[in-house]
Amino acid sequence: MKTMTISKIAKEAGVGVETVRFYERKGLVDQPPKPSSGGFRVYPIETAEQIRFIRQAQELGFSLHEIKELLALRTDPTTDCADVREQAQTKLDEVKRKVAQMKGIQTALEKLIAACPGEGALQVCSIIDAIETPETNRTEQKNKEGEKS
Amino acid sequence: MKTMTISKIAKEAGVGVETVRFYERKGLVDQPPKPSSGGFRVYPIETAEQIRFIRQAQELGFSLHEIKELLALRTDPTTDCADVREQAQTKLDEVKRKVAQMKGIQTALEKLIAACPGEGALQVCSIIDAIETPETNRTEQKNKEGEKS
DNA sequence: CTTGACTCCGTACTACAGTACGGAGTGTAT
DNA sequence: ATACACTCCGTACTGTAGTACGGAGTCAAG
Repeated sequence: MKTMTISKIAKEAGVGVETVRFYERKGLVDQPPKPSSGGFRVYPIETAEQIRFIRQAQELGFSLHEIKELLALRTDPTTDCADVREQAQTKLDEVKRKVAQMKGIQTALEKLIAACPGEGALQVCSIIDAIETPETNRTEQKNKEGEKS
Repeated sequence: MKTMTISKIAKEAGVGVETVRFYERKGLVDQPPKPSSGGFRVYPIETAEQIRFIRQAQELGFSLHEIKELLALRTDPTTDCADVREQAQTKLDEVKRKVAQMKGIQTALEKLIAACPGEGALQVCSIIDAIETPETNRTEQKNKEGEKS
């Protein structure tokens, strides 16, 4: 394995060089120091792993900010376990909430598809209507309005 | 029912006036013409319905662009139900995949918390490993590099 | 008939997540 | 030893989804 330059890492991780730099700027990945001997920065392979993790987590609906926190849990052997544990618990709650939400969406979509005849004119297609009049997922409704008609 | 002005519509739909205008600019809702007699635009109540549809669809994970397409399908009498169904199915697949991965993270966090004795230093948190190694999603790997080691 | 609330419209700004650019420095293959 | 590819770094630009602002016009109540 050759000296891992930023472009090698980027390729390994399936992102562009600029994206790697962007994550560095955002503090999501460490920027290795420039060799005192001069020349280009040398990256540990783990950086590529880490970037893949970031992309995965993003797809799961985590923001870069949240991912940073997630990564902090890992990069924190110095802190007392209790702290890490607490953060992990917070994240866990968050994740559970997200899973629940996702499942709600999944169910909603499944219902829509099941109710759809599969072909025919849109008049009878229930998907649109179902989204329009969703009795099924009246989960949150921020109606703080006072009927000021 | 009073003359529906933009703020009434916005309130009806649970969004801000600026958001209604934004959707108008984006072509997601029609802007009614200014009355020839002068004065303010009068909105049909359906506009509020439509905006609620937009927000619902957003919660289902559709982007405004996708929603615009959905809306176009709806107003196109030649649309076959299957078209709509297909889009929903695509989203469903996406959501299902995400739920599965999310659960991976959930498990990882649960393990981490369980493994944490409550205090003391923490060696390893394999949150990264939790989604880093899933055989399930080695889907795209744009390795067109020719082993340029 | 004046005041205050609301409309209209354009422009500008925000946050997020990148992507692109350009010039100077550096590494390496031929 | 020179060309070419790549790095480094800052700045600027992109797209998405809004949110805010400010001035001019309009409406409705007192």
